[in-house]
Amino acid sequence: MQKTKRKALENAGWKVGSVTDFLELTPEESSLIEMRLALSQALQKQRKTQHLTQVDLAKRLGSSQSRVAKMEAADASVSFDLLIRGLLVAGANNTDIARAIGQSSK
Amino acid sequence: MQKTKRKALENAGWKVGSVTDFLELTPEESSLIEMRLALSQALQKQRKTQHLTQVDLAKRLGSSQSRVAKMEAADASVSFDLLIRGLLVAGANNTDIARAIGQSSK
DNA sequence: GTATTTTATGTCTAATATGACATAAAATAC
DNA sequence: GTATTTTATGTCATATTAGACATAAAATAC
Repeated sequence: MQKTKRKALENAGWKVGSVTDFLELTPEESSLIEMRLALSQALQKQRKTQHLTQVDLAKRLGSSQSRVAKMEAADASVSFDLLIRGLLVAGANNTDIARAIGQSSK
Repeated sequence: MQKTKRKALENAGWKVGSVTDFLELTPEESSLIEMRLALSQALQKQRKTQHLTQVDLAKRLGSSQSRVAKMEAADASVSFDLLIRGLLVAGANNTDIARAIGQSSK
């Protein structure tokens, strides 16, 4: 696991303090966390390439800037549903989303 | 859109009675629904290739048979999170999930 | 056929996710 | 530098989702 990825997870409040901590996670749990991280990163990237602020994206989503921030931080209070909706309103398509999830295993 | 897909959606309670109904959906809404449908179908397929009953899968998920049925029916009360967790405990991996989502645009 | 297993549907309460708001922190412009 | 914009974090009420249960319906075995 990459250092950058690890830091992002720690900041988001996931239990990833150390590699041994990670071993307490079931494969399913790790997969889920990694997918969420991949989607949150894809979201930020997509938003930026579209030159949108978090406020802009929030408006499109019918949500708030703070929630968009949490989405991009892969906060534990953010669901897959919201991440995917975020990506879609940011202009991503199914293929983009599939690609992001595919990336999550690397 | 394929007939089989359409029927599956109607049965799940989505507003897909006709093509014009579909036109009332935003692109985001259609994408979301199609992705969910793709995942629910992938779930059933995966469960069956593993020779698991809905009860078996429910046990692994810490859930109930009725909810698994709803997952496979792409019921509106089922989240992406639950579908993805279902796929994972049924033995699918990130790539499988990515592939299912990628299929959803076709 | 009918007994048995498996899947589907409806509904309820508890758990979780959400938008909103306040406010802090960081980044950018000037 | 500091004013302005953008992003981050914490909290709360409301809304949505989940597991559970009852029960019906379908499928499979015999």
